[in-house]
Amino acid sequence: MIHSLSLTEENYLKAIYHLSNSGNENVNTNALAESMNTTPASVNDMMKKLSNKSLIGYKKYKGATLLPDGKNSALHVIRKHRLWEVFLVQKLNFKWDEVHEIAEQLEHIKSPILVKRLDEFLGHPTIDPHGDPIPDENGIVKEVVKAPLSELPQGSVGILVNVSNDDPSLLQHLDKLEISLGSKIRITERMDFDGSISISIDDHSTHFISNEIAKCLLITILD
Amino acid sequence: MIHSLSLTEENYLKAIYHLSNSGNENVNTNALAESMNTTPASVNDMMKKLSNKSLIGYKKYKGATLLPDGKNSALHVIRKHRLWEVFLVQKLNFKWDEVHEIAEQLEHIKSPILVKRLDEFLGHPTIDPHGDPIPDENGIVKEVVKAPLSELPQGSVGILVNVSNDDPSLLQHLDKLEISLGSKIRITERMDFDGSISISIDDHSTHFISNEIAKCLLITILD
DNA sequence: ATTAATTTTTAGAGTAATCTAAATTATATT
DNA sequence: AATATAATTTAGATTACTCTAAAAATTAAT
Repeated sequence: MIHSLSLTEENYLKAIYHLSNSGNENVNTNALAESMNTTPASVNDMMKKLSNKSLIGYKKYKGATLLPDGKNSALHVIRKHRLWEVFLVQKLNFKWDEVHEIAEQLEHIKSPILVKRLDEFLGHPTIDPHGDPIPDENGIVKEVVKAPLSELPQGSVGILVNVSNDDPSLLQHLDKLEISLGSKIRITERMDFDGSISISIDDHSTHFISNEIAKCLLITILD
Repeated sequence: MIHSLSLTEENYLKAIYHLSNSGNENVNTNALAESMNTTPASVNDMMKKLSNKSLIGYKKYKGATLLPDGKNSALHVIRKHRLWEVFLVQKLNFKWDEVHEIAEQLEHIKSPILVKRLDEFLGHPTIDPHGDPIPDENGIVKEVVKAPLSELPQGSVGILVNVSNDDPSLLQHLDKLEISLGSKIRITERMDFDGSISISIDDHSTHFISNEIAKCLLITILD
């Protein structure tokens, strides 16, 4: 790869990675424009550029896919993002809903030795504060099996490993209910009418949550 | 000022600050070009821009001076730079000569709350690993005095910030005495006869060193 | 299978930062 | 004070990224 990537290029690669991981193999121009808060025209320009650098595969009107070098770069940026999030939460006492914007900046710091030292300092964490896996130094991600709480039957028990929505009002609500990553959640009752459910948290407090919220809570199922 | 500064603008302001602190009040185009590794023409363009934003005072052929807003911005960037250097050395075990390049990147992260939390995490340090003062949150700098240990009176206390000699036998000797950069050194006794002195290191071990060695040890004076 | 709607691409232009080369102003020398 | 030297500024271009508006290709609908 030789040539170091610009901040913008890194952000495009990251967006392509996330979009192709959550749906279609080929990432289309409009989706990318929306996720990056820019115009389809700008996306198109960048697709040509990344394609010329062999970071993505791109055919006119057919969307983009990450090539090995591009995927590797994306994963390295994601690794840095998630390591910094762990730092911010564990060492600087940020809440898990406050760290994303700052990590978006820190992820672009270029220094392999810094990443290595940070990783050591944090004790080689494997998941970030949102429960997402941290790619290792070779870009290998250990995917976790997750399901939204909304899709599990009554009686299910599991660990909250991810909140698939960054909306601060949601995250703050969960904080108020004392629901956090690592919480043990049991579905005690399920309303078929609207999909709302009753859950117990860590075997003590009990709350009612809407189907919309349940959809955002990804659970690793126990038993 | 409202409008947030670009990375480049911040670097120019920082360079003007450093140059006007080490010599002439008015910083001239060529000096700035040299210190920023760019051309006088580029500097000239930026001077117009910063001048239009009332960050610097600038008259044709007369050089630049920082105006209050510009100085404040420069000091805030320098504060971040030095706080990150402390972090890198104290928490991530970098050597003091390895941190500059990384801090040059970290200093541009924009998040007031991050600076506040980092400062707390580090215990509100007042000098960086090179012995330079860290401006406070209002941009106030407590200037420090650096002097060779050989020139200080009995009773002086300070931090070792530089060793002005590369001779391996000196460095090995210092290693053996467990004197390293950042060590707190107190002059407990001074021999007028040959200029040799007795020092305590980090308030425990005590050693005798010659005037020749003392000349090589540059100290930031505390109190 | 045409037409309509959507998506994607091109064309042309703007902004920030940079450069080289030439022109201008200031300073130093005789 | 005139001239040589050095510093500074302007002019004109370049690169990276972005945009709007219009054209082209694809997909969906009748």
